[in-house]
Amino acid sequence: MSEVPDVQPSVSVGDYVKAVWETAGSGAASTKDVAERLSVSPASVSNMFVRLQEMGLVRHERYHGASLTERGRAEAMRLLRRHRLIETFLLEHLGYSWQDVHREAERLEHAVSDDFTERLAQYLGHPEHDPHGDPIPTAEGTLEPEQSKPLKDARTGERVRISRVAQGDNAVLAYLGERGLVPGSVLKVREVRDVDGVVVVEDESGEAHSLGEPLARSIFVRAEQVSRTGR
Amino acid sequence: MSEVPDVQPSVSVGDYVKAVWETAGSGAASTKDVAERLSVSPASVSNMFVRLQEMGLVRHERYHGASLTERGRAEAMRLLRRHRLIETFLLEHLGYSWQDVHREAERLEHAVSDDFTERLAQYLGHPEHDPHGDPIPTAEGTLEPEQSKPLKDARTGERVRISRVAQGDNAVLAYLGERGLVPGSVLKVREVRDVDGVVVVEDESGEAHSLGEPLARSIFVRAEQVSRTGR
DNA sequence: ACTGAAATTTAGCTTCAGCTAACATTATAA
DNA sequence: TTATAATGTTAGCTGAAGCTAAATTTCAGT
Repeated sequence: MSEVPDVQPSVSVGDYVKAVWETAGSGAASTKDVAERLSVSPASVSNMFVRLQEMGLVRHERYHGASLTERGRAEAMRLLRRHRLIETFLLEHLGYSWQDVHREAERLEHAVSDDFTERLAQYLGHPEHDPHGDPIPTAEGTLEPEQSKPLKDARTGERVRISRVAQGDNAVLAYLGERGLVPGSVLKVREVRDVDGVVVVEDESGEAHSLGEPLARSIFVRAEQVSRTGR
Repeated sequence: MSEVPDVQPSVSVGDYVKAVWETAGSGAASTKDVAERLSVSPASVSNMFVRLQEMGLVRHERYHGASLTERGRAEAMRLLRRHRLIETFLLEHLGYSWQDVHREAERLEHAVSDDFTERLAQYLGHPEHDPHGDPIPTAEGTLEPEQSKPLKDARTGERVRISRVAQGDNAVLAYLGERGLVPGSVLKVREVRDVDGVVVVEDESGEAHSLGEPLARSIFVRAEQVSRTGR
């Protein structure tokens, strides 16, 4: 099947806005970081920043990155809502694996209408969190503050639930998948070693895992309540 | 919501292939007809025909239209399968109205992967017909012969079920919708007048409707079995 | 404060899918 | 059969969104 490859879609305005939102912690997103996230040359990002500025989506100070305007933020929330609702559907109803879901959602979020999005939300029962536990912005653009943090910032003794793993390296995903370290699994933090950044965790079966600094940075967790609520 | 309009997607290779399939009854599709269907200039179609020929999707004889090659036909079936599966989902699960469904499916069918399509098919229980009663091509590209015909070709006395209404005129859709003449409704053909092309039908409540020639051409029906099977 | 490295921007080019206007061919109908 | 209408093609342009290479600005370490 699929003899004729679907034209690989070029990155759109929405992608840039989302990338700026994801990259700019609470400040400006750099040309380089956005370029990397979108797999595009820095020159292209530089060009796009001035276009986004004209559209009123970002504020751009030459040589100092771009940050979202209010309109830009609203647009980012709109896309994030789509994305997380679609991910929810793919995981819960179509049986997607956790590795594949992000890719497919990324493709779909450009095609669906707002009407589709709201109908999907209704179909899913207006979830407030996606299956990773990350909050879904409301239709009005309100986003509950993200409660996840990198595993390396966890405290010894804390019980945490993996909410997501930074995408990127497929080998890493496979490695973690094999060990059952996937979103949703609950871990107890045994040790956070400042000296080398290694984090030692214990999974639900009592098995211990030693995770080097790069891994401990890629794994995002939320503190796990003893009684689960708000899902 | 939706402050930033999503870039209106330009027509892709797939659209052309589908348009050729839809317009070429069993022969060649004309430049003009394809242009109309895609809302694009004849010149653009002319250009695209040579590109499609290079890609091996159509055979194109200058000044005499284009017809699909085997590869082209397979590609059209792949898209038609996507389209009808998506329509089924939108109608049956998201509560889309019959007017809106085609539009949304058209947007989505460009974004979804084959993987998504097959997972959706499974989710829907591998339907062989869409909610209009039109056959869904198999994953291998086999299409059951279409059983619908324009209402104007119905025979007096025949019982038929509306399978679809040619899209295009929104006023027509509204007019028919008001009278309950929507896909799925069953009609009895009272009279087909050759002289002026008017068709008189009777709906399930016994109400009679007189439909002029343009309408009788736009409404597609399938002969209705007394015992419904194969859905 | 200076210098080299890193990041950013600009200039100029490419491809895609569209367009209009001009030209060519085919079809119709007197 | 021949003129006119309809249809189809070509030429040349536009606007996205990308790229590389060259120029500019900022940053970091001596």
